[in-house]
Amino acid sequence: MSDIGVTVKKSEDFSEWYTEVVLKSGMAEYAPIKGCMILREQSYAIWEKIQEVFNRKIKATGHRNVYFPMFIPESFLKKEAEHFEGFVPEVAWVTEGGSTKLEEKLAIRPTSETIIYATFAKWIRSWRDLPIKINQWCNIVRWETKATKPFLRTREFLWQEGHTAHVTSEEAEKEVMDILGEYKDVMENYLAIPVLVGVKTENEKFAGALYTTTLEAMMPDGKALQMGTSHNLGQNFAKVFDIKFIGEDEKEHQVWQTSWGISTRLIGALVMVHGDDRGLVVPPKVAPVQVVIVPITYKAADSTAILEKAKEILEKLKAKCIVAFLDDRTEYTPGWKFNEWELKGVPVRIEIGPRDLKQEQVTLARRDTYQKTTAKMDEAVQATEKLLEEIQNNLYAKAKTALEEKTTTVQNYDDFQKALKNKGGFIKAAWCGSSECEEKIKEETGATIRLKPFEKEKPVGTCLCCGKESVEMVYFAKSY
RNA sequence: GGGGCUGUCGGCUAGCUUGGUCUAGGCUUGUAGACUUGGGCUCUAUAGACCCCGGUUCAAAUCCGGGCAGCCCCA
Repeated sequence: MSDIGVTVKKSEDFSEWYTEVVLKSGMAEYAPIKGCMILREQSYAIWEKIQEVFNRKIKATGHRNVYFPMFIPESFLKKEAEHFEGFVPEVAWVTEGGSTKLEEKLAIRPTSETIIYATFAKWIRSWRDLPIKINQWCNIVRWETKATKPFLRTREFLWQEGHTAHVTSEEAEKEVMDILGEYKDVMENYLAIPVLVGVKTENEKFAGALYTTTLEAMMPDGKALQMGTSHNLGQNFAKVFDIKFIGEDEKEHQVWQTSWGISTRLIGALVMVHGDDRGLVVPPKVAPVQVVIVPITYKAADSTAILEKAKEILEKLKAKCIVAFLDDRTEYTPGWKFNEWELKGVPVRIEIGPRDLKQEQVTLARRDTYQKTTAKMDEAVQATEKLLEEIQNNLYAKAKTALEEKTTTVQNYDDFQKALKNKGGFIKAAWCGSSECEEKIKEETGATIRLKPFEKEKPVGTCLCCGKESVEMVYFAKSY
């Protein structure tokens, strides 16, 4: 075993495993700037898949894509006080252009609410201009000072940010929930990552929002990962940016707004959740290559016939819109190729060798279980389609089980600390609703309230921390 | 926010404690060729490195300081 592949087990050294998989599978490369990374072909292709899926969804519901500048004047950022306080610690500033010092320094967008809403104020005059529903795919910068990790925490990352303005509060509320539903679909049905959905606490909400809804996933090391957020901004920004319109009632009103985003962080989650000791495992629906065909040719055997068959199957797969790749490189042995494609996480491998040719069959190997089966040559495409679907479902099912196994319900602080220490994961407990208790638990254990679930349960017992009457069950976890 | 560890060919590493035969060794990879091909074959030839800046010294990969970058732990 050389060092080409992953050298540690996922279960033994998770952190090292993650780094190796991300680098060796061709997903990412460290950039020469601290906390910055290069998204390589493998990961960018997955990002494009996510874009494709999400674009289709939001366009179907009347959203349109735009692009705003990456520079935000300081005065804009300062307008909404809570927003500014929340973001200023990690804003990167441009203070010079060429050799001239700028009169007003420019923030490199940590998020675009302010510059977009300053523009909304110009666009919106009457209720007939509403709703406005726009989205942009862009990079953003948040100047992390330490603890960076590829995909999960980098100073620059890619995301989409949606911004909407509505006539009524109800409409904005609906938008927040609709988007949350679309996010859930992307995560569960495409990335095969189950998520919990709910509302953030006051402490954890987006700076400047009325409330923040969130989707949270569980990683194999017991830490939660925020996968996406959808905010109801209420009229907070409308007030400071003076976004008003004449309503049907001929009176002046302020708009109700939402904003929402998912980022390349999702790719990190995908690596962590599905990867194994051999490397990446990419769910078929977002796999840049879904099927790789490895011909096994011997000098003695009829390699021409084998290659012809391989090409024939390749064409048939393509006709069915399956992304397939024929690895006919002669400089590597089949065994070498098997390992390489497994490292890269391709869901299905089709092998065609002399034995298969003789029996008019192909050998199918699935990435998630390593199981090998054979299929008759003329049923190969059908069998592949079925296998891709099975893998997609199996990955989700496995992740779902893992999530459930990593969720504990506790009734007192002692059990809480034990559970957190022994296995991590989500810990469901009763909470009184006070920020003081939330803060105290965070300081003492490092765990935060990840969400207040939409699916309300009767609180069991009193508040975990203060012992006073509890108002609801919430999910705690350590998080990335 | 606090603490700790690390940096040598593309990758993994030896050398560092005790400065000097280091003209920096090995494995892997790259390139060319031969041979092989159903799970990372084998052989031959060839290419390739002391993170950066400064200091100590006759002499620095090795010691010291700073910077840059990566990693881990704690809150």
